Amino acid sequence: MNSPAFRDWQSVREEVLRRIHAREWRPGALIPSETDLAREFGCARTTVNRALRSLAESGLLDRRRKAGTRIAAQPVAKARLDIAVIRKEVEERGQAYGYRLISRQVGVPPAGVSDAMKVSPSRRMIHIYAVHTADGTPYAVEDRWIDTGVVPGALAESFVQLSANEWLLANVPYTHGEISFSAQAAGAQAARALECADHSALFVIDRLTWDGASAITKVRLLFGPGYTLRTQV
Amino acid sequence: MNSPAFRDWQSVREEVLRRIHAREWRPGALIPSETDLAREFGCARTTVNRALRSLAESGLLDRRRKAGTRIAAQPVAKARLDIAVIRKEVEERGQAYGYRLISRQVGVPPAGVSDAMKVSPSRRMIHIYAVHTADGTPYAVEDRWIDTGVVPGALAESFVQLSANEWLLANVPYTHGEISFSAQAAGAQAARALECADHSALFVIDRLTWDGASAITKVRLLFGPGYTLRTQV
DNA sequence: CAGTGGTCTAGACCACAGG
DNA sequence: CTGTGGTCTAGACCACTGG
Repeated sequence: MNSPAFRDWQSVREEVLRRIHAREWRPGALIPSETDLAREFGCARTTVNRALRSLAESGLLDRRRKAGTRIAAQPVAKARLDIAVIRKEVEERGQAYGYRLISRQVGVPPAGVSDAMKVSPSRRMIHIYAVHTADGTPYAVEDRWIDTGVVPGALAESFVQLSANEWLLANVPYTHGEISFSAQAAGAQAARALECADHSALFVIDRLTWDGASAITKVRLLFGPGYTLRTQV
Repeated sequence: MNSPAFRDWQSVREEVLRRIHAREWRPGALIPSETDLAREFGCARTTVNRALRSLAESGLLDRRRKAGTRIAAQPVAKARLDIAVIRKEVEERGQAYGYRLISRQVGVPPAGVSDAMKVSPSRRMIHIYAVHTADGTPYAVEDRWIDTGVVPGALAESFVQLSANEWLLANVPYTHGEISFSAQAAGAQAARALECADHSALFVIDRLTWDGASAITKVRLLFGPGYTLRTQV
Protein backbone atom coordinates (compact mmCIF):
# COMPACT_ATOMS: atom_id res chain seq x y z
CA MET A 1 0.00 0.00 0.00
CA ASN A 2 2.93 2.32 0.32
CA SER A 3 5.84 3.81 -1.54
CA PRO A 4 7.89 1.47 -3.73
CA ALA A 5 10.98 3.25 -2.43
CA PHE A 6 12.10 6.62 -3.71
CA ARG A 7 15.75 6.33 -4.43
CA ASP A 8 16.71 9.64 -5.99
CA TRP A 9 15.68 13.23 -5.58
CA GLN A 10 13.99 13.36 -8.95
CA SER A 11 11.59 10.58 -8.05
CA VAL A 12 10.84 12.33 -4.77
CA ARG A 13 10.18 15.48 -6.78
CA GLU A 14 7.84 13.53 -9.05
CA GLU A 15 5.92 12.13 -6.12
CA VAL A 16 5.51 15.52 -4.51
CA LEU A 17 4.34 16.96 -7.81
CA ARG A 18 1.85 14.14 -8.11
CA ARG A 19 0.42 14.85 -4.68
CA ILE A 20 0.09 18.54 -5.45
CA HIS A 21 -1.56 17.82 -8.75
CA ALA A 22 -3.88 15.19 -7.28
CA ARG A 23 -4.83 17.71 -4.61
CA GLU A 24 -3.72 15.35 -1.87
CA TRP A 25 -1.89 18.45 -0.71
CA ARG A 26 -4.05 21.49 -1.43
CA PRO A 27 -2.83 24.98 -2.22
CA GLY A 28 -1.82 26.72 0.97
CA ALA A 29 -1.50 23.47 2.92
CA LEU A 30 1.42 22.61 5.15
CA ILE A 31 3.25 19.47 4.13
CA PRO A 32 5.25 17.15 6.38
CA SER A 33 8.75 18.14 7.43
CA GLU A 34 11.80 16.95 5.56
CA THR A 35 12.56 14.52 8.33
CA ASP A 36 9.11 12.95 8.14
CA LEU A 37 9.17 12.73 4.37
CA ALA A 38 12.62 11.18 4.45
CA ARG A 39 11.32 8.51 6.78
CA GLU A 40 8.24 7.91 4.66
CA PHE A 41 10.20 7.77 1.42
CA GLY A 42 12.97 5.69 2.90
CA CYS A 43 15.77 8.00 1.86
CA ALA A 44 18.11 10.52 3.43
CA ARG A 45 16.84 13.93 4.42
CA THR A 46 19.38 15.49 2.05
CA THR A 47 17.60 13.84 -0.83
CA VAL A 48 14.22 15.18 0.22
CA ASN A 49 15.79 18.59 0.70
CA ARG A 50 17.13 18.56 -2.84
CA ALA A 51 13.71 17.75 -4.26
CA LEU A 52 11.84 20.31 -2.21
CA ARG A 53 14.42 22.99 -2.89
CA SER A 54 14.03 22.37 -6.58
CA LEU A 55 10.26 22.77 -6.33
CA ALA A 56 10.61 25.91 -4.24
CA GLU A 57 12.85 27.41 -6.92
CA SER A 58 10.11 26.72 -9.41
CA GLY A 59 7.71 28.65 -7.26
CA LEU A 60 5.47 25.72 -6.34
CA LEU A 61 6.44 25.60 -2.69
CA ASP A 62 6.97 28.23 -0.03
CA ARG A 63 9.56 27.23 2.52
CA ARG A 64 10.41 28.93 5.77
CA ARG A 65 12.46 27.79 8.70
CA LYS A 66 10.38 26.67 11.58
CA ALA A 67 7.20 27.56 9.70
CA GLY A 68 7.66 24.57 7.43
CA THR A 69 6.85 23.99 3.78
CA ARG A 70 3.57 24.99 2.18
CA ILE A 71 2.06 24.47 -1.24
CA ALA A 72 2.12 27.88 -2.92
CA ALA A 73 -1.40 29.28 -3.03
CA GLN A 74 -0.80 31.30 -6.15
CA PRO A 75 2.22 29.84 -7.84
CA VAL A 76 4.18 32.53 -9.61
CA ALA A 77 5.21 31.15 -12.95
CA LYS A 78 8.98 31.37 -13.23
CA ALA A 79 9.68 31.67 -16.91
CA ARG A 80 13.29 31.16 -17.87
CA LEU A 81 14.29 33.02 -20.95
CA ASP A 82 17.56 32.24 -22.59
CA ILE A 83 18.85 35.37 -24.23
CA ALA A 84 21.56 34.15 -26.54
CA VAL A 85 23.78 36.02 -28.92
CA ILE A 86 21.66 36.96 -31.93
CA ARG A 87 23.85 35.01 -34.30
CA LYS A 88 23.20 31.82 -32.37
CA GLU A 89 19.50 32.57 -32.17
CA VAL A 90 19.29 32.87 -35.94
CA GLU A 91 21.45 29.85 -36.59
CA GLU A 92 19.34 27.73 -34.29
CA ARG A 93 16.35 28.54 -36.44
CA GLY A 94 18.28 27.00 -39.29
CA GLN A 95 18.75 30.30 -41.05
CA ALA A 96 21.85 32.02 -42.38
CA TYR A 97 22.99 34.81 -40.14
CA GLY A 98 24.16 38.14 -41.50
CA TYR A 99 25.30 41.39 -39.95
CA ARG A 100 25.63 44.86 -41.44
CA LEU A 101 26.94 47.96 -39.74
CA ILE A 102 24.90 51.02 -40.67
CA SER A 103 26.79 53.62 -38.68
CA ARG A 104 29.47 53.99 -36.05
CA GLN A 105 30.07 57.36 -34.51
CA VAL A 106 31.48 58.91 -31.40
CA GLY A 107 29.31 61.46 -29.66
CA VAL A 108 27.18 62.40 -26.73
CA PRO A 109 24.18 60.14 -26.09
CA PRO A 110 20.65 61.35 -25.40
CA ALA A 111 19.86 62.19 -21.80
CA GLY A 112 17.86 58.99 -21.38
CA VAL A 113 20.93 56.93 -22.11
CA SER A 114 23.43 58.83 -19.97
CA ASP A 115 20.91 58.84 -17.13
CA ALA A 116 20.35 55.11 -17.32
CA MET A 117 24.10 54.54 -17.43
CA LYS A 118 24.59 56.96 -14.57
CA VAL A 119 27.26 59.10 -16.20
CA SER A 120 27.58 62.78 -16.94
CA PRO A 121 25.31 63.99 -19.78
CA SER A 122 28.39 65.22 -21.63
CA ARG A 123 30.16 61.86 -21.58
CA ARG A 124 31.23 60.85 -25.07
CA MET A 125 30.49 57.32 -26.20
CA ILE A 126 30.57 55.11 -29.26
CA HIS A 127 27.21 54.83 -30.96
CA ILE A 128 26.54 51.78 -33.09
CA TYR A 129 23.62 51.30 -35.41
CA ALA A 130 23.49 47.95 -37.14
CA VAL A 131 21.14 45.35 -38.52
CA HIS A 132 21.16 41.59 -38.04
CA THR A 133 19.69 39.50 -40.80
CA ALA A 134 18.34 35.97 -41.17
CA ASP A 135 18.50 34.47 -44.65
CA GLY A 136 19.06 37.96 -45.95
CA THR A 137 15.96 39.54 -44.46
CA PRO A 138 16.25 41.98 -41.56
CA TYR A 139 15.85 40.26 -38.22
CA ALA A 140 16.70 42.89 -35.66
CA VAL A 141 18.10 46.38 -35.47
CA GLU A 142 20.74 47.12 -32.86
CA ASP A 143 21.07 50.59 -31.39
CA ARG A 144 23.96 50.62 -28.95
CA TRP A 145 26.01 53.01 -26.85
CA ILE A 146 29.36 51.95 -25.42
CA ASP A 147 31.11 53.91 -22.69
CA THR A 148 34.66 54.35 -23.93
CA GLY A 149 35.76 55.42 -20.48
CA VAL A 150 34.96 51.95 -19.23
CA VAL A 151 35.90 50.10 -22.42
CA PRO A 152 38.69 52.04 -24.11
CA GLY A 153 39.50 49.06 -26.30
CA ALA A 154 36.26 49.60 -28.21
CA LEU A 155 37.73 52.71 -29.87
CA ALA A 156 40.09 50.50 -31.85
CA GLU A 157 37.30 48.29 -33.15
CA SER A 158 35.44 49.05 -36.35
CA PHE A 159 32.55 46.64 -35.67
CA VAL A 160 32.26 46.13 -39.41
CA GLN A 161 32.90 42.39 -39.39
CA LEU A 162 32.20 41.46 -35.82
CA SER A 163 29.12 42.82 -34.09
CA ALA A 164 29.59 44.84 -30.94
CA ASN A 165 27.42 42.21 -29.30
CA GLU A 166 29.96 39.48 -29.79
CA TRP A 167 33.06 41.61 -29.39
CA LEU A 168 31.95 42.80 -25.98
CA LEU A 169 30.99 39.33 -24.83
CA ALA A 170 34.39 37.98 -25.75
CA ASN A 171 36.47 40.87 -24.48
CA VAL A 172 34.74 42.70 -21.67
CA PRO A 173 33.86 41.04 -18.39
CA TYR A 174 30.64 42.15 -16.76
CA THR A 175 29.08 41.49 -13.41
CA HIS A 176 25.38 41.88 -14.04
CA GLY A 177 22.74 43.30 -16.32
CA GLU A 178 19.21 44.56 -16.55
CA ILE A 179 16.89 43.47 -19.31
CA SER A 180 13.49 44.82 -20.18
CA PHE A 181 10.94 43.93 -22.81
CA SER A 182 8.37 46.18 -24.37
CA ALA A 183 6.54 47.06 -27.56
CA GLN A 184 7.08 50.14 -29.62
CA ALA A 185 5.93 51.57 -32.95
CA ALA A 186 8.59 51.65 -35.63
CA GLY A 187 10.11 55.05 -36.34
CA ALA A 188 11.23 56.01 -39.82
CA GLN A 189 14.83 54.89 -39.39
CA ALA A 190 13.91 51.55 -37.84
CA ALA A 191 11.23 50.91 -40.43
CA ARG A 192 13.76 51.48 -43.19
CA ALA A 193 16.35 49.20 -41.58
CA LEU A 194 13.81 46.47 -40.90
CA GLU A 195 12.09 46.91 -44.24
CA CYS A 196 8.69 47.13 -42.64
CA ALA A 197 5.90 49.69 -42.61
CA ASP A 198 6.21 52.85 -40.55
CA HIS A 199 4.56 52.49 -37.14
CA SER A 200 4.65 48.68 -37.28
CA ALA A 201 4.49 47.18 -33.80
CA LEU A 202 8.02 46.13 -32.90
CA PHE A 203 9.19 43.91 -30.09
CA VAL A 204 11.87 45.67 -28.06
CA ILE A 205 14.60 44.31 -25.83
CA ASP A 206 16.59 46.82 -23.82
CA ARG A 207 19.70 45.69 -22.11
CA LEU A 208 21.97 47.59 -19.78
CA THR A 209 25.21 45.85 -18.82
CA TRP A 210 27.28 46.65 -15.75
CA ASP A 211 30.73 45.98 -14.44
CA GLY A 212 30.26 46.66 -10.77
CA ALA A 213 29.10 50.26 -10.51
CA SER A 214 30.11 51.19 -14.05
CA ALA A 215 27.74 50.85 -16.97
CA ILE A 216 29.51 49.25 -19.91
CA THR A 217 26.92 49.45 -22.62
CA LYS A 218 23.26 50.05 -23.26
CA VAL A 219 21.64 48.41 -26.21
CA ARG A 220 18.18 48.48 -27.69
CA LEU A 221 17.19 45.69 -30.04
CA LEU A 222 14.18 46.19 -32.27
CA PHE A 223 12.66 43.06 -33.75
CA GLY A 224 10.52 43.10 -36.85
CA PRO A 225 6.83 42.18 -36.99
CA GLY A 226 6.21 38.53 -36.30
CA TYR A 227 9.03 38.09 -33.82
CA THR A 228 8.09 35.96 -30.84
CA LEU A 229 10.01 35.05 -27.74
CA ARG A 230 8.98 31.65 -26.38
CA THR A 231 9.48 29.74 -23.18
CA GLN A 232 8.15 26.89 -21.09
CA VAL A 233 6.89 26.96 -17.55
CA MET B 1 49.30 34.03 -0.34
CA ASN B 2 46.47 31.58 -0.38
CA SER B 3 42.80 31.14 0.38
CA PRO B 4 41.57 32.34 3.76
CA ALA B 5 39.39 29.23 3.85
CA PHE B 6 36.15 28.93 1.95
CA ARG B 7 33.63 27.57 4.35
CA ASP B 8 30.35 27.66 2.44
CA TRP B 9 29.24 27.15 -1.12
CA GLN B 10 28.36 30.78 -1.59
CA SER B 11 31.88 31.93 -0.83
CA VAL B 12 33.23 29.32 -3.21
CA ARG B 13 30.81 30.67 -5.79
CA GLU B 14 32.08 34.19 -5.16
CA GLU B 15 35.68 33.12 -5.58
CA VAL B 16 34.97 31.33 -8.85
CA LEU B 17 33.08 34.37 -10.10
CA ARG B 18 36.03 36.55 -9.16
CA ARG B 19 38.43 34.39 -11.11
CA ILE B 20 36.20 34.44 -14.16
CA HIS B 21 35.79 38.17 -13.94
CA ALA B 22 39.50 38.78 -13.36
CA ARG B 23 40.19 36.60 -16.38
CA GLU B 24 42.32 34.25 -14.31
CA TRP B 25 40.15 31.68 -16.00
CA ARG B 26 39.41 32.81 -19.53
CA PRO B 27 36.30 32.08 -21.56
CA GLY B 28 36.49 28.55 -22.92
CA ALA B 29 39.15 27.48 -20.45
CA LEU B 30 39.03 24.25 -18.50
CA ILE B 31 39.04 24.73 -14.76
CA PRO B 32 40.32 22.27 -12.13
CA SER B 33 38.16 19.31 -11.16
CA GLU B 34 35.86 19.43 -8.16
CA THR B 35 38.28 17.26 -6.23
CA ASP B 36 41.18 19.62 -6.87
CA LEU B 37 39.16 22.69 -6.01
CA ALA B 38 37.90 21.08 -2.84
CA ARG B 39 41.46 20.43 -1.78
CA GLU B 40 42.53 23.95 -2.68
CA PHE B 41 39.59 25.57 -0.91
CA GLY B 42 39.80 23.27 2.07
CA CYS B 43 36.21 22.12 1.94
CA ALA B 44 34.23 19.05 0.95
CA ARG B 45 33.72 18.23 -2.71
CA THR B 46 29.97 18.46 -2.15
CA THR B 47 30.37 22.12 -1.33
CA VAL B 48 32.33 22.82 -4.48
CA ASN B 49 29.77 20.87 -6.45
CA ARG B 50 26.96 23.02 -5.09
CA ALA B 51 28.75 26.21 -6.09
CA LEU B 52 29.67 25.04 -9.58
CA ARG B 53 26.21 23.63 -10.18
CA SER B 54 24.74 26.98 -9.28
CA LEU B 55 27.01 28.75 -11.75
CA ALA B 56 26.26 26.21 -14.45
CA GLU B 57 22.55 26.85 -13.97
CA SER B 58 23.25 30.52 -14.52
CA GLY B 59 24.91 29.67 -17.79
CA LEU B 60 28.42 30.75 -16.83
CA LEU B 61 29.90 27.28 -16.80
CA ASP B 62 29.61 24.29 -19.08
CA ARG B 63 29.96 21.01 -17.27
CA ARG B 64 30.28 17.55 -18.71
CA ARG B 65 31.28 14.32 -17.12
CA LYS B 66 34.77 13.28 -17.91
CA ALA B 67 35.24 16.38 -20.06
CA GLY B 68 35.33 18.58 -16.98
CA THR B 69 34.13 22.12 -16.35
CA ARG B 70 34.74 25.00 -18.72
CA ILE B 71 34.06 28.71 -18.58
CA ALA B 72 31.24 29.34 -21.03
CA ALA B 73 32.64 31.03 -24.11
CA GLN B 74 29.42 32.84 -24.88
CA PRO B 75 27.39 32.88 -21.73
CA VAL B 76 23.70 32.70 -22.51
CA ALA B 77 21.93 35.16 -20.30
CA LYS B 78 19.29 33.30 -18.31
CA ALA B 79 16.63 35.84 -17.57
CA ARG B 80 14.15 34.77 -14.95
CA LEU B 81 10.76 36.30 -15.39
CA ASP B 82 8.21 36.02 -12.66
CA ILE B 83 4.80 35.96 -14.23
CA ALA B 84 2.47 36.66 -11.36
CA VAL B 85 -1.28 36.99 -11.27
CA ILE B 86 -2.14 40.38 -12.76
CA ARG B 87 -3.80 41.54 -9.57
CA LYS B 88 -0.57 41.03 -7.64
CA GLU B 89 1.44 42.69 -10.36
CA VAL B 90 -0.69 45.81 -10.12
CA GLU B 91 -0.77 45.81 -6.35
CA GLU B 92 3.01 45.55 -6.19
CA ARG B 93 3.22 48.73 -8.20
CA GLY B 94 1.25 50.34 -5.40
CA GLN B 95 -1.82 50.81 -7.54
CA ALA B 96 -5.42 49.84 -6.98
CA TYR B 97 -6.41 46.78 -8.96
CA GLY B 98 -9.71 46.53 -10.78
CA TYR B 99 -11.31 43.96 -13.04
CA ARG B 100 -14.23 44.24 -15.43
CA LEU B 101 -15.79 41.49 -17.50
CA ILE B 102 -16.67 42.68 -20.97
CA SER B 103 -18.14 39.50 -22.35
CA ARG B 104 -18.55 35.84 -21.56
CA GLN B 105 -19.88 33.53 -24.22
CA VAL B 106 -19.85 29.90 -25.19
CA GLY B 107 -18.88 29.10 -28.74
CA VAL B 108 -16.42 27.68 -31.19
CA PRO B 109 -12.97 29.28 -31.12
CA PRO B 110 -11.02 30.37 -34.20
CA ALA B 111 -8.95 27.69 -35.89
CA GLY B 112 -5.74 29.11 -34.46
CA VAL B 113 -6.96 28.49 -30.94
CA SER B 114 -8.33 24.99 -31.44
CA ASP B 115 -5.17 24.05 -33.30
CA ALA B 116 -2.92 25.30 -30.54
CA MET B 117 -5.01 23.49 -27.96
CA LYS B 118 -5.01 20.37 -30.11
CA VAL B 119 -8.77 19.80 -30.10
CA SER B 120 -11.38 19.43 -32.82
CA PRO B 121 -12.20 22.70 -34.63
CA SER B 122 -15.84 22.29 -33.60
CA ARG B 123 -15.10 22.01 -29.88
CA ARG B 124 -17.20 24.48 -27.92
CA MET B 125 -15.47 26.55 -25.27
CA ILE B 126 -16.02 29.47 -22.95
CA HIS B 127 -14.74 32.73 -24.33
CA ILE B 128 -13.87 35.49 -21.88
CA TYR B 129 -13.08 39.07 -22.76
CA ALA B 130 -12.17 41.26 -19.83
CA VAL B 131 -10.06 44.21 -18.82
CA HIS B 132 -7.76 44.61 -15.83
CA THR B 133 -7.26 48.12 -14.51
CA ALA B 134 -4.71 49.90 -12.34
CA ASP B 135 -5.94 52.96 -10.49
CA GLY B 136 -8.91 52.96 -12.80
CA THR B 137 -6.98 53.10 -16.06
CA PRO B 138 -6.87 50.05 -18.33
CA TYR B 139 -3.82 47.93 -17.69
CA ALA B 140 -4.35 44.82 -19.75
CA VAL B 141 -6.98 43.15 -21.84
CA GLU B 142 -7.59 39.44 -21.37
CA ASP B 143 -8.84 37.32 -24.24
CA ARG B 144 -9.28 33.77 -23.03
CA TRP B 145 -10.69 30.43 -24.18
CA ILE B 146 -11.41 27.68 -21.66
CA ASP B 147 -12.02 24.10 -22.72
CA THR B 148 -15.18 23.08 -20.89
CA GLY B 149 -14.52 19.46 -21.68
CA VAL B 150 -11.44 19.63 -19.48
CA VAL B 151 -12.82 22.10 -16.97
CA PRO B 152 -16.58 21.55 -16.71
CA GLY B 153 -16.70 23.54 -13.48
CA ALA B 154 -16.03 26.72 -15.44
CA LEU B 155 -19.56 26.59 -16.88
CA ALA B 156 -20.96 27.41 -13.44
CA GLU B 157 -18.75 30.46 -13.03
CA SER B 158 -19.79 33.90 -14.18
CA PHE B 159 -16.30 35.44 -13.94
CA VAL B 160 -17.94 38.74 -13.09
CA GLN B 161 -16.31 39.19 -9.70
CA LEU B 162 -13.35 36.86 -9.89
CA SER B 163 -11.18 36.83 -12.98
CA ALA B 164 -10.81 33.58 -14.87
CA ASN B 165 -7.11 34.00 -14.22
CA GLU B 166 -7.50 33.60 -10.48
CA TRP B 167 -10.37 31.14 -10.54
CA LEU B 168 -8.39 28.72 -12.68
CA LEU B 169 -5.27 29.06 -10.57
CA ALA B 170 -7.19 28.24 -7.42
CA ASN B 171 -9.33 25.46 -8.81
CA VAL B 172 -7.68 23.71 -11.72
CA PRO B 173 -4.38 21.90 -11.40
CA TYR B 174 -2.04 22.08 -14.35
CA THR B 175 1.15 20.35 -15.22
CA HIS B 176 2.92 22.78 -17.51
CA GLY B 177 2.51 25.75 -19.76
CA GLU B 178 3.92 27.60 -22.71
CA ILE B 179 4.40 31.32 -22.71
CA SER B 180 5.30 33.59 -25.55
CA PHE B 181 5.91 37.29 -25.85
CA SER B 182 5.43 39.46 -28.89
CA ALA B 183 4.31 42.84 -30.12
CA GLN B 184 1.14 43.57 -32.02
CA ALA B 185 -0.78 46.58 -33.29
CA ALA B 186 -4.00 47.29 -31.44
CA GLY B 187 -7.18 46.29 -33.25
CA ALA B 188 -10.36 48.31 -32.86
CA GLN B 189 -11.75 46.26 -30.00
CA ALA B 190 -8.50 46.21 -28.02
CA ALA B 191 -7.93 49.91 -28.59
CA ARG B 192 -11.38 50.66 -27.21
CA ALA B 193 -10.87 48.46 -24.16
CA LEU B 194 -7.41 49.87 -23.46
CA GLU B 195 -8.46 53.43 -24.27
CA CYS B 196 -5.55 53.91 -26.61
CA ALA B 197 -5.16 54.84 -30.26
CA ASP B 198 -5.92 52.33 -32.98
CA HIS B 199 -2.77 50.53 -34.15
CA SER B 200 -0.87 51.41 -30.99
CA ALA B 201 2.02 49.00 -30.39
CA LEU B 202 0.88 46.57 -27.70
CA PHE B 203 2.93 44.14 -25.67
CA VAL B 204 1.43 40.67 -25.93
CA ILE B 205 1.72 37.67 -23.64
CA ASP B 206 0.24 34.42 -24.88
CA ARG B 207 -0.13 31.58 -22.49
CA LEU B 208 -1.25 28.05 -23.14
CA THR B 209 -1.80 25.90 -20.07
CA TRP B 210 -1.81 22.10 -20.05
CA ASP B 211 -2.87 19.31 -17.78
CA GLY B 212 -0.86 16.44 -19.17
CA ALA B 213 -1.95 16.09 -22.79
CA SER B 214 -5.08 18.20 -22.43
CA ALA B 215 -5.04 21.94 -22.99
CA ILE B 216 -6.96 23.71 -20.26
CA THR B 217 -6.97 27.27 -21.44
CA LYS B 218 -5.36 29.64 -23.87
CA VAL B 219 -5.12 33.28 -22.98
CA ARG B 220 -3.82 36.35 -24.73
CA LEU B 221 -3.02 39.38 -22.64
CA LEU B 222 -2.66 42.73 -24.39
CA PHE B 223 -0.84 45.42 -22.47
CA GLY B 224 -1.26 49.10 -23.22
CA PRO B 225 1.47 51.40 -24.52
CA GLY B 226 4.22 51.97 -22.00
CA TYR B 227 4.08 48.53 -20.46
CA THR B 228 7.50 47.09 -19.72
CA LEU B 229 8.54 43.73 -18.38
CA ARG B 230 11.78 43.93 -16.42
CA THR B 231 14.29 41.46 -15.10
CA GLN B 232 17.85 41.11 -13.87
CA VAL B 233 20.59 38.88 -15.17
C1' DC C 1 38.86 2.02 -19.51
C1' DA C 2 39.52 5.69 -16.54
C1' DG C 3 38.43 10.39 -15.01
C1' DT C 4 34.87 13.53 -14.16
C1' DG C 5 30.62 15.16 -12.52
C1' DG C 6 26.10 13.49 -10.26
C1' DT C 7 24.20 11.80 -6.43
C1' DC C 8 23.15 9.27 -1.93
C1' DT C 9 24.00 8.56 2.97
C1' DA C 10 24.29 9.32 7.96
C1' DG C 11 25.32 12.40 11.08
C1' DA C 12 26.13 16.91 12.65
C1' DC C 13 25.78 21.88 13.58
C1' DC C 14 23.63 26.14 12.74
C1' DA C 15 20.35 30.12 11.63
C1' DC C 16 16.13 31.53 11.80
C1' DA C 17 11.66 32.47 13.35
C1' DG C 18 7.22 30.76 15.50
C1' DG C 19 5.11 30.11 19.90
C1' DC D 1 12.98 27.70 23.62
C1' DT D 2 12.27 24.51 20.08
C1' DG D 3 11.27 22.82 15.50
C1' DT D 4 12.25 23.57 10.84
C1' DG D 5 14.94 24.23 6.87
C1' DG D 6 19.96 25.22 5.29
C1' DT D 7 24.19 23.50 4.95
C1' DC D 8 28.74 20.95 5.67
C1' DT D 9 31.37 16.66 5.91
C1' DA D 10 33.55 12.29 4.64
C1' DG D 11 32.98 8.56 2.19
C1' DA D 12 30.89 5.89 -1.28
C1' DC D 13 28.90 4.29 -5.65
C1' DC D 14 27.38 5.28 -10.12
C1' DA D 15 26.67 7.22 -15.01
C1' DC D 16 28.44 9.09 -18.58
C1' DT D 17 31.70 9.93 -22.05
C1' DG D 18 36.28 11.19 -23.79
C1' DG D 19 40.45 9.12 -25.13
